[in-house]
Amino acid sequence: MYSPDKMMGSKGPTGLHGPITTTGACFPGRYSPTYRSPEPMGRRCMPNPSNFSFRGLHLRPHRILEDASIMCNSWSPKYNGDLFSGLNDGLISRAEALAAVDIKHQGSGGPAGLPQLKHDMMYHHSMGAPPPVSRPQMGHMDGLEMLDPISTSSMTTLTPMSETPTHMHSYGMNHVMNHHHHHGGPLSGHGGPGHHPGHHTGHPGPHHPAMAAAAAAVAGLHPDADTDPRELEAFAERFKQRRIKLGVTQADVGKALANLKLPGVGALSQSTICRFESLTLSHNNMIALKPILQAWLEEAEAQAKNKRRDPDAPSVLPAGEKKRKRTSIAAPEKRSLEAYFAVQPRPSGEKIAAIAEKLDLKKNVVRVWFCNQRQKQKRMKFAAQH
DNA sequence: ATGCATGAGGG
DNA sequence: CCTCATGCATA
Repeated sequence: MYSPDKMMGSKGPTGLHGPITTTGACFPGRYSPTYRSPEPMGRRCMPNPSNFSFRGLHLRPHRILEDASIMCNSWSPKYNGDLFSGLNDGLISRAEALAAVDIKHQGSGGPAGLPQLKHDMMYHHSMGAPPPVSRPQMGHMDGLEMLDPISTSSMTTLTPMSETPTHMHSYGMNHVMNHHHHHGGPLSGHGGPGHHPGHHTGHPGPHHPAMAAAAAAVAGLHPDADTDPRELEAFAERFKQRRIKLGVTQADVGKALANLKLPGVGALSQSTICRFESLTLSHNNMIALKPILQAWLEEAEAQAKNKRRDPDAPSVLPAGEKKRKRTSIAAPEKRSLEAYFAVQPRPSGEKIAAIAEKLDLKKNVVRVWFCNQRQKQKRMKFAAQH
């Protein structure tokens, strides 16, 4: 099943040195190789070929909670206290303390448990799942509690011409998903958005394959087969297996995709292929990608059978591109953010600013962190119920 | 494999 | 500003 067993990961070594560290130089978004235009894309994906590392399987060590006392977090010394109404050290500390307590109660210490749930377990306020977490009942934390929305491949060159006419629906994958984030939409059980005021806790929604299928059918979409989490999971595994057998890396697959010349389908990154295989994409995303990867797999195996190799053009790496910098949030700050998130997953801009100030992080960094955290939470929730 | 980031599309 | 798909950079 979608085992969200690895949602949280490593913390950088930099964690010990400062709140934030960055590498590389800043740069605008000018090179943006990300197009999501409905159209194909001449997206050139020329990333580092030396990037993957698949040894057997998921042997990744899970991070074990550092025991550093959260109460001892070092807040930015420069904070004065009342720049932001509604936030103050006391409240924040309490929020963190609560979160910390909850985390510890989750049995995070038990390596045998579900390490990945150490976080999402805290957020289940919108699900039927038993929220082990007590909503902080601090009666008057004006800011935080008031407004919660709820309360080397040889295969790099696939023949450009071939188009296995099999059955690859070629719909623009980039936009098959609904943009109405708040309704599950016809696309089936995309984990219920946590913010439905009065939602399904009591009745059956498209939570079961059958229900999803039905919903899909009603909506005019084909039933289960393609949307069933089981099927997706099975496919992802087969895909990986066969890919490895072909001796193709995730990055190779991504690039080769463009050679399939499927309408609306361009190259993808190693990241995306990896996420597909590990089921760490949204359900909708998985559904959209499946037919495409399936098409590639079939084509690749067909070519492998014909033993036709072909020297490809050595890709020239355009030297001198600016590197995007990647912020690294240190462990203590991250814990604080997680604590906030547990209390309020969707802080207002002002709160974000306040939090950023406290943690001595850029506001945008904090905002993005919350965005990413929400995406992550969503995936975990979905996975959890399947 | 995953953390932080970008950008399209929608409000 | 959000969500969502996706990518670069990096552990």
